[in-house]
Amino acid sequence: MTQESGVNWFILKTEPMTFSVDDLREVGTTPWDGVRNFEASKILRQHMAVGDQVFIYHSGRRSQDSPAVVGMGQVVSEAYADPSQWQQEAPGFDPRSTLQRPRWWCRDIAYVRHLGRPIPLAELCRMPELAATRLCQRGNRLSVVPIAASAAARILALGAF
DNA sequence: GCCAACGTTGGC
DNA sequence: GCCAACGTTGGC
Repeated sequence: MTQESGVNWFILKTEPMTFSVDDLREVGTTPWDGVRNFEASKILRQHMAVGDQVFIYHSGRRSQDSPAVVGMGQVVSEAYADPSQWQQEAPGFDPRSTLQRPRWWCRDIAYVRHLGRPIPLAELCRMPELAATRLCQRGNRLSVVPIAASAAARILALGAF
């Protein structure tokens, strides 16, 4: 990363029916596992670092709420092999993963706080700083989205009470 | 529920 | 290495 500030920012997508920001608050810290997209996994493994900040995003799938950024978290572990890739019962089971050569990675994410209000995708993407992010590109499926500090600042401004 | 867009797989 | 088929994502 070329930024001098040191702290990088990301948006982590999750389906609230499966795991919501409220769930994250309840458990405090969770392995952010189940990422099964090579690019997202690579970002998580190679571009994240302990101390980086993340926004929690609820995707709209199977939910009546509009998709929105709802809270903040923090990266609190180095990357490690996602155990669910070896669990036959898990949805993310991958028979091609070996112990010597894992295919998928995760990191522990700690709850920081809810935003003052959910910021809907439509509102986010009206902001020039965010319209340029992959979150706002049509058809985008990346579940770990790097964002610039300026974009993060915009979300924080919108999310203040 | 619909369906466009996407990433991955697998046949060739 | 190509690319069609497939399964999944995700906004609406």
